[in-house]
Amino acid sequence: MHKVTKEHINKLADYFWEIPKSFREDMRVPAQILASEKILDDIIEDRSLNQLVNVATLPGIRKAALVMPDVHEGYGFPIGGVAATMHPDGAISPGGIGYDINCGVRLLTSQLTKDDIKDQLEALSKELYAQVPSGMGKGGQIRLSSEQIDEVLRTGAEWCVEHGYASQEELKYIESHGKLKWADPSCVSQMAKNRGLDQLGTIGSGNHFVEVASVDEIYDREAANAFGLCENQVVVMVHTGSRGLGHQVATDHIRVMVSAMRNYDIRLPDRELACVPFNSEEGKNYFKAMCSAANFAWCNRQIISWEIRNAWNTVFGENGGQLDLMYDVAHNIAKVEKHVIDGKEEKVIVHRKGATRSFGSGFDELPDEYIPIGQPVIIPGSMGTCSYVLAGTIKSYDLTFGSCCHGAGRRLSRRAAKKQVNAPVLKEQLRERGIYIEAGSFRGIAEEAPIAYKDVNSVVETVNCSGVAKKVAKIKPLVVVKG
DNA sequence: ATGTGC
Repeated sequence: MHKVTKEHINKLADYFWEIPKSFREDMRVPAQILASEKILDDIIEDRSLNQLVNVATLPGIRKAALVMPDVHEGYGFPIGGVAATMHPDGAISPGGIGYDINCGVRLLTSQLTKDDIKDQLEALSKELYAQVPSGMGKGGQIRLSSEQIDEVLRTGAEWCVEHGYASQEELKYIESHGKLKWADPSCVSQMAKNRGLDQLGTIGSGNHFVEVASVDEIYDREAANAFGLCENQVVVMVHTGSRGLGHQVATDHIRVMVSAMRNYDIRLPDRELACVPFNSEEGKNYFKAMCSAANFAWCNRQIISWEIRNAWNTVFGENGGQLDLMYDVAHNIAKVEKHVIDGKEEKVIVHRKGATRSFGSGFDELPDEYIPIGQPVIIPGSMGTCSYVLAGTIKSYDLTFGSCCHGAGRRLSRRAAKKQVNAPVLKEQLRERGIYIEAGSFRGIAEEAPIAYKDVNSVVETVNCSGVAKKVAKIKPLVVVKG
């Protein structure tokens, strides 16, 4: 199979490119790329665009297989990919969602400014590290019974309201209100449940983190006001997912699908794209399990917020004010949504893997004050660089099935990063720039070094200029806690 | 991403 090169790519518009269906005879739809010229030059080097072409062969795929500017290689599908398949008989593919089901980001807003907390950054970093368990395989303080894990899987963030970890009010500041109703714990294996029993309220490792940051620049005053953001304000960002439970759900169902595929006469260029029809027995079981794992992840991020609030109160006491949930987005998930294709509304299964939903104004799932603006889109940069808050747009429905990028996107493998980076030196350099890192291992710091990632500014510039989301605010890190 | 690798 031939590699994608620049000659195969047509320019459709500024920041928008296409590999036509004619590139390979097994493509069912074209492959489209959201990128600046420079980002396109970078990503053409690796296999991510070949993976994108593979995605374009999925049974029932509609309109186009897409990647966002933070694209990089992933399991089967590229990370930063979007694929919408026909409902109900098109494919559902766990590889199009990712092993970390409902990996996502939330942002909490405080009533403090960066000046208010400048002398307590070290204390805050230590307290957050103490209160929020992190690291591979790490458990937390909460031990669920087998009845309780089923409740968590069924009800997601709602479980937190009943158990004092959330207010009823804040649930509407979570994508899908923190619960997918198709969840069915009977489709989640005992092993997956066991792995989740003590993992609520833990961030894990890799690129997961808790970050305290301050608002550095506002681009859209009206949207910033609606989201509750202002200059120099301190905010807290959380990036994590469904931990070992979600990973086990993916593992279990990929195994089932790989062997079930032959019954549906599905042939694919890469076995990592394993999929079955959404309305098949295996497809329905996976979707119900995926929804359960997504609910677990929302519950997890909510309990982490409770831990952060406890740390906040310990460090700042009565001067700390409150931490309000601005929004919580998923970026590894599949959703059944309606989109207009060829002028007609269709129900599709939108796979977003390392891609954030970016629905525009008028979307009535949002809290009232966000409806005129569009949904918040939270884009973390790499460790020690800036991050962005954007707002979704109507235009994203036309271009990307209402989707946007999810981060800076890796440019170096973990291996390559470890070779190039001296973690203790990097930690010291960040400290000199006023950023306090608290991490369980130097390895994690090396793998997540800024050099291992694309420049988040140009990734965000791409989504902003192409119109799939609009910039609202930039935030700069003060404290980072990771595994 | 992940009780880290067919």
